Amino acid sequence: MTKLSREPPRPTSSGKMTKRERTRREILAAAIQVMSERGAAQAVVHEIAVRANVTTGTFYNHFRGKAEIVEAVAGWFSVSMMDQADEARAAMTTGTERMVDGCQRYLSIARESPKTALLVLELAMASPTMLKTIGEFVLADVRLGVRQKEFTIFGEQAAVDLVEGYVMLAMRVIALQRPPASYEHSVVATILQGLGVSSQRAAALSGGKV
Amino acid sequence: MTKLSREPPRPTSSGKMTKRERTRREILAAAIQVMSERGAAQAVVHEIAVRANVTTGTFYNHFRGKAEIVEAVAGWFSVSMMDQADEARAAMTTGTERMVDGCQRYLSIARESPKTALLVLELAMASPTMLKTIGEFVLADVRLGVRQKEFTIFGEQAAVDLVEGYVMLAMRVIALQRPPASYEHSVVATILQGLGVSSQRAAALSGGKV
Amino acid sequence: MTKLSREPPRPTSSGKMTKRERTRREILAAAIQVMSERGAAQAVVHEIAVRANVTTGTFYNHFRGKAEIVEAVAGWFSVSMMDQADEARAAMTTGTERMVDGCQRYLSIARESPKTALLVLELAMASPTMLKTIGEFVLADVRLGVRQKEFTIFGEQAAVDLVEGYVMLAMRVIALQRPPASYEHSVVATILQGLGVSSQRAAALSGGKV
Amino acid sequence: MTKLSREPPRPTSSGKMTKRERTRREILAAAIQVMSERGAAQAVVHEIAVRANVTTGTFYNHFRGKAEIVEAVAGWFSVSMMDQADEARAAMTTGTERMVDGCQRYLSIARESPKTALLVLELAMASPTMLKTIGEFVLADVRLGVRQKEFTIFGEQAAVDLVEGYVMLAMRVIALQRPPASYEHSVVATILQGLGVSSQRAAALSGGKV
DNA sequence: GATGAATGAGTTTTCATTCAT
DNA sequence: AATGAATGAAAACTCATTCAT
Repeated sequence: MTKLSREPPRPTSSGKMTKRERTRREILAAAIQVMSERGAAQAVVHEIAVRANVTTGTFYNHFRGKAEIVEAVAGWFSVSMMDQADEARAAMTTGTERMVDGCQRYLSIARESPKTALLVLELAMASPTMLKTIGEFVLADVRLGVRQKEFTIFGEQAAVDLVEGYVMLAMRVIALQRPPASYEHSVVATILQGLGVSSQRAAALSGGKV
Repeated sequence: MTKLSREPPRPTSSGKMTKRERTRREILAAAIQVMSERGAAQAVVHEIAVRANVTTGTFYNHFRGKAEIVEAVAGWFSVSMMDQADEARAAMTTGTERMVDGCQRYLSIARESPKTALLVLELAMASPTMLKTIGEFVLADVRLGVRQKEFTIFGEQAAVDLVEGYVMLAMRVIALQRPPASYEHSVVATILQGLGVSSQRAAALSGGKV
Repeated sequence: MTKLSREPPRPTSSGKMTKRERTRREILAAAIQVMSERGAAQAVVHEIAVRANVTTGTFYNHFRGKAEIVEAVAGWFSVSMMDQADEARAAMTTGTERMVDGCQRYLSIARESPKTALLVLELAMASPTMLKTIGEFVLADVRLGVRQKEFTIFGEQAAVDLVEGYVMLAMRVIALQRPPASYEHSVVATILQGLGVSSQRAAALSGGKV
Repeated sequence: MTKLSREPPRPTSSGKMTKRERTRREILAAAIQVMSERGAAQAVVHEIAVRANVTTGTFYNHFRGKAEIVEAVAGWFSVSMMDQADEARAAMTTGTERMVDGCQRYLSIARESPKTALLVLELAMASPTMLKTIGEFVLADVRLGVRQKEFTIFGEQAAVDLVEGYVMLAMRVIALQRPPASYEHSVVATILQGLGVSSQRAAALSGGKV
């Protein structure tokens, strides 16, 4: 379902890219690959360069250092995951609906690409930006749900953190332990319940038997 | 409130310790210190040894390598945090009560010793054991609450992961962003609600205004 | 007093410069800037190019490599410092007078532009040309003074080296330690004495109380 | 005459050295070798280590980095050159005599070991300590000469800088241009004259025909 | 002549681990 | 059991220089 395209795509407008831009993308793609395999902390600049068919020197022409490529990868994931979501969610009008969709998207990354999911988790812990970016989307949905009287919460930050913290651990569990598919539904139902949705509605809306 | 004893003593039964055992403890204590300051990944074996007043050689007489000391520290935290909790919680008989207490303990570590909290989080992500150990305690409380009809959950694993994942992120937020003290209460209330406790009861039981 | 013009202009005869020549000057000017800031050894070709508003490629169209730009900067300083001196010194007829003026000029560079002075010193040590060029001027003054029976020396090379060696260290001292202004006078008087001028005359001619 | 022993000797008291101390000396000796060949700035840590029959790791166990070994070499030269001088000069009682001896020592290093001399010069420019250390000895002799009414100077710092600056350039000239041996005498005579000794006495005391 | 992306060898530095004493 | 000197494999980063366009 949720698919994280393997390379950093989007020629934006459409057509041409400068050579510089093209190289940058190749390095970014290579970095995502290597980091998925070894983890961001263990990723070695030299290997990223080789994978991108480029020398280390070129790498440093495009990124100031390792920290910067990590940030870039984190940024790419933030944007890329949101972009895809945004299209599909244009039609969704209730906070609940959007929340369910958002959580499921993240959980299915873990189901479909465990390595990628673990990388996202590592990046989220390392780069402050990522959680913040995602948190803004979550917050929007939380507010929508509250306005629609579907959610009863004890503070916006606490609500957002519930979603982020829980989903992250659930992703980890899915990636590492491969629980049965029903796990995702239980998680979503639990989140809804945590946001003040009644048990029955939560179960019903979570999209599966729990 | 929750206090993490600074050194890892506990002569267990009571009496004497062999010299070997004593040295081991000193190394462990030093490791906790250094890791709290720099993080587990950045901790340098040599510095741990120096802090423990031993040589690197001695370090390797006691621990097979860095991975092992990290595991040891993780293990010590798991046990130590539970030990303290256990005493205080002997008198608590409802799942809700125990759950509230447990969560608050962890959150107050973050409030009182941010560095330590961040270390615990790092260890939890790195060492599979830690989450498992803690999870067992959480699971016990969850089951108790369910039996007592206080909790309505969508699966035991989902419930445990809610608690663990959420509390971990909340610890991070507390350690890094120092939100007002009411944050902890909101978190606890949200957890209870996620476990199926009614909004009113959750607010009341969480021990503060939310 | 002594002013080192900031940019390396001098259209020589007067009129037009080819674009090539103009670019070369801009690079040279940029090189002087960068080297003054970081020192010649630490100056980075890329930064020189950027400062000159050209690309590295262009840099290499004008200079064979880093060694050559260093030489060029050294050469520019040699010529530029002498040029200015020459005008002012046209009227000076005694060796002593000229010697005093020459030394003061160099010392005041250190007083007014410590960074520039340190660069000149670095270049003088690195590029054999510079000391030789300056040495010829010094030698002329020494010979003049000897012919006029004002100097009593023990060999021309020894006399020239006295002036060059001493002035260079004095420049360094001035640039780095900022001694009181009387230091320059003491230095000049000492040089004169070293060239055989009597103590009284040396003090009087050095242009200040010593 | 002046001989700079090739290795960093002096077991100080006499007998044993710890292994650590022995290794340190070997690294220091290797560093002196390599720096003499390539210059201090061009010396590569790895080569120093290899030359000392040690790995780079060991190098870094003994010196914090390249800057520190440069300082150590500078320090060794300062001490070593002074040590030798001190013995020989115990019997010298006049400032003039001591000054002549001191200058000749340095000049003969350049004559006998040009590479070493150039290294000393590089170190003197790079490490502030070296000139300061040597300057103290020079100052002592200057003061002695002044007290004995042999020197007439225009300030102590100016006098010391005359000696240091001039001798350094003379060393360079000797090392690079190999002038006839009489050059050294001319230099010494010029220095004495610069310190206020009469031309005749200067010539006589400088120890050779000038 | 200018561009500027790419090169890649070179250098410093770090640290977990070993092992002879 | 302890010592602590030595190891050596990594790894990040720099920068003078080249060359296709």
